[in-house]
Amino acid sequence: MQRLKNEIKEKIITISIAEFLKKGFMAASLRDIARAVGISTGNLYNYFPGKEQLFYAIVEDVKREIDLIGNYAVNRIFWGIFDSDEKMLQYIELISEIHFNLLKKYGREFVILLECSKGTRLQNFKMNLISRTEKSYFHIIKGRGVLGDENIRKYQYLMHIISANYIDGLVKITRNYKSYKMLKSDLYLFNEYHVKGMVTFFRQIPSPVENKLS
Amino acid sequence: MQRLKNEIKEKIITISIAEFLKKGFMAASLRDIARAVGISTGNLYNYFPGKEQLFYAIVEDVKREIDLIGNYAVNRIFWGIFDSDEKMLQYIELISEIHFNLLKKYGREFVILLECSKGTRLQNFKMNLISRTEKSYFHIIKGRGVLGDENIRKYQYLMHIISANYIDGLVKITRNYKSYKMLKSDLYLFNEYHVKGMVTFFRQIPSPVENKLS
Amino acid sequence: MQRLKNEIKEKIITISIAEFLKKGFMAASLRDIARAVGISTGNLYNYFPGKEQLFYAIVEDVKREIDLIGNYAVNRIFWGIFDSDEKMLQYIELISEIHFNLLKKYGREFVILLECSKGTRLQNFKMNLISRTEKSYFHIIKGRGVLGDENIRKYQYLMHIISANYIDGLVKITRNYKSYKMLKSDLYLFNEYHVKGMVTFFRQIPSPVENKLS
Amino acid sequence: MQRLKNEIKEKIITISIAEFLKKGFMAASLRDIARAVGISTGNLYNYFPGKEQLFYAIVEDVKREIDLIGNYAVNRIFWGIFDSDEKMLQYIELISEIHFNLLKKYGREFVILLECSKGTRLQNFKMNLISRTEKSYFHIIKGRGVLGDENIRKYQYLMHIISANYIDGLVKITRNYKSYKMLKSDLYLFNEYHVKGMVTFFRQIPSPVENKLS
DNA sequence: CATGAATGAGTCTTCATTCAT
DNA sequence: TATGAATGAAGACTCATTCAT
Repeated sequence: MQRLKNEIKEKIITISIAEFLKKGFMAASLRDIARAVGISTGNLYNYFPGKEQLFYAIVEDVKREIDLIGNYAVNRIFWGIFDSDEKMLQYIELISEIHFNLLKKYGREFVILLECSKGTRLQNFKMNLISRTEKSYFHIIKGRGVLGDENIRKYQYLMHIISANYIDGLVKITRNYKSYKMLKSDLYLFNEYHVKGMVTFFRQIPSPVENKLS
Repeated sequence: MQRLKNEIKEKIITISIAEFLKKGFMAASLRDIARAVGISTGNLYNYFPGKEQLFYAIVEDVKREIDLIGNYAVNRIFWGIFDSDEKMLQYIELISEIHFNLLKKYGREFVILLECSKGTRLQNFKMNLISRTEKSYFHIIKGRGVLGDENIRKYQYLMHIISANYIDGLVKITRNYKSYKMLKSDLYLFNEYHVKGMVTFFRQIPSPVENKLS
Repeated sequence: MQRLKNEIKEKIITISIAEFLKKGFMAASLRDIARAVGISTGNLYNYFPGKEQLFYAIVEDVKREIDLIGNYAVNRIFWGIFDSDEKMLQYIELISEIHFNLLKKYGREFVILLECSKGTRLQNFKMNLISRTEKSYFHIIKGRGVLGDENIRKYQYLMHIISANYIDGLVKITRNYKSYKMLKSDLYLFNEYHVKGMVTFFRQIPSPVENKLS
Repeated sequence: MQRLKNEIKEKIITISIAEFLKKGFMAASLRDIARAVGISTGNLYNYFPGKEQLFYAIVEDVKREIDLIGNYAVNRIFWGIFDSDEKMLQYIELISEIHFNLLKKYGREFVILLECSKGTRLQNFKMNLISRTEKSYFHIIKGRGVLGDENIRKYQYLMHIISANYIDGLVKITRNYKSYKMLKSDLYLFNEYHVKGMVTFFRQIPSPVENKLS
């Protein structure tokens, strides 16, 4: 009995993942999911007390992991990306590895949590994640002391957009990858693009040599 | 009971824009819109023949403009961004100006068209726009002849992600700006980030002529 | 002003006739009619106080004429159709002529009244017309005294069905005719079929005097 | 609250039959049906996936049977109706029997299929049935070779009307019968009327040479 | 006369959830 | 556990009719 139950529970999860990915939380229908699983609508409620809880069940693991990464030791290296190209490359390598491990395991759940959660208590998760990322980035840049006070808002907002871009890129790569090798390679390249981009961009920020913004 | 037709028509548009922005096309409900406008659901159909047509009415102008920009003279300069920093800065300036003019006028409509059109005939518009952008970008980079054949897919895909990032950035900036000044400044900075990022990144791609980061 | 009014009134009638014929009373929509006429829905109510009254306006003339024919002198000849072939042919000729004149003038209205009136106060008109026809037919046949008492219901009901057939035939011919010549010819043939059919059929009913088929 | 599924399903069918008969497919309302059954509108969709499918469920059996009869052995005898009175009577008997068996079982469904299907995929079924019947009739009559070429259209159209009359007669008898005995007797008489009518009518078509059925 | 905005009830249909069995 | 019948509210949309202008 217990064996059977888990089998079904996992099938529900699997099929729900597909449905949420395809249609998003609101447009996905429990009826269709139950039908695809091969059980009755009523029975679905023996496994999950409701639509939203089913969503959380799918998404809670990846959410936990992401929250963990937030506090991660990565930061140690991160703070050094401006110091030398070696540190920068080291960071790119490290962050790519971390993302690879996360997304290899929780790719679809990650996408669902970030892109298909409208209508859910977690619909702000992406926003929060972006904020956290943005803060890290901005912190280090501000720390370099090259930003004039009057431009702080401007650059902070830029970091916000770039952080959002960064997250969106991860999502996009995750949605489309065909093999782990491809996933790894694409993640690396993408991280390379953004980290190098940031470093070069903020190295040349107003400094002894005067630059002007239009 | 009888107010001026235009007054109400505009109120419908205004409120629909807010609803579509908040909930997306599918989840937005004509009932709620009508209630918010203060008219009966039936009456709404005296102004727009259906939900989808209401959507198009909101979005058609910005769509037309975007399609126009696609064929724009910008391209002339665009092709030179790798040639000199002057050309690059010129391009940044130009593209920022164009986006500013478009989004100052059609900001919310732009966001709706790109982000809230699922369920609509135009749901692929964003994808197509990204593809167009991606193709432009990739064309010029490939033209530089520095990409080894074995890496073409990788870089093409990177350009795809970056193009998506680029579009998403525009959307995000448009969603949040508080004043035209802020909009202009944010657009410029964002364009600067991405164009410079691309140029530096692809300058240093392993190639006969050795390039350096920064 | 008065001139204008009639022009529109007639256009409403003409287009309503087409709509009622195509869709029937219930499914026809005043909105569509008004649109086709080129006036506003509201204005339609200046000409006719409602959907049903519009229907009556179309149909009242033909209804009156039909009610008149019911009491017509035809009956004199009709009663003789069993007496001689001359009388029978005379009747066929006469009745065809009468129908021709009626339907030439009121063909579409006739069809609407009989076939497209469901939902209307006149929805029973066809039934009543059939009943009247049936009674005439049955009267003369019963008058011949050849029906055994025990079969009366049976033959009365047959006359009912045949009367319905007869009416339906008129409707069908009217719906489809392409020219007056064709209308006349088809009506004659159809009357010939039914009158001859009835005469032969009831001549041979088992009776004191033995009758033969043909 | 939970009654047996079949009990309700049959109640739905029964009441739908009554509604379709009374109002036709389009004007019949699922709300009214559900209310009459004593269930919620939503629940109706647990039994039938839609209005049209409910219609088909009612009508599919009789449709199948009718299509079968079309290819039936009756035709053998049919072709002989002009040869001798015995063959003619035999045919009347046979065809009455067949109709009796069909309509005893599927009377109301037959009427619905033929008369209440406007708005349905099967709305042309009656027309097609008439065409088939008409073709059979006309074939045999033309085969007798007594029709002058110039009259072919006229007689063909007459056969069309008579076929329609024939079908309509069946419908009418079916709508009204009170007992199987009455149904049988009325069908026989009606068939007798039409077959004899046709035979006499086309025997006496003016023709120089006496013709035989090929 | 004419307009067309406005209404309210009605159309079919879908859905998450509950509950008797 | 499992079923699937049942519900009620919501979805988009239509329509005859009224009425201020």
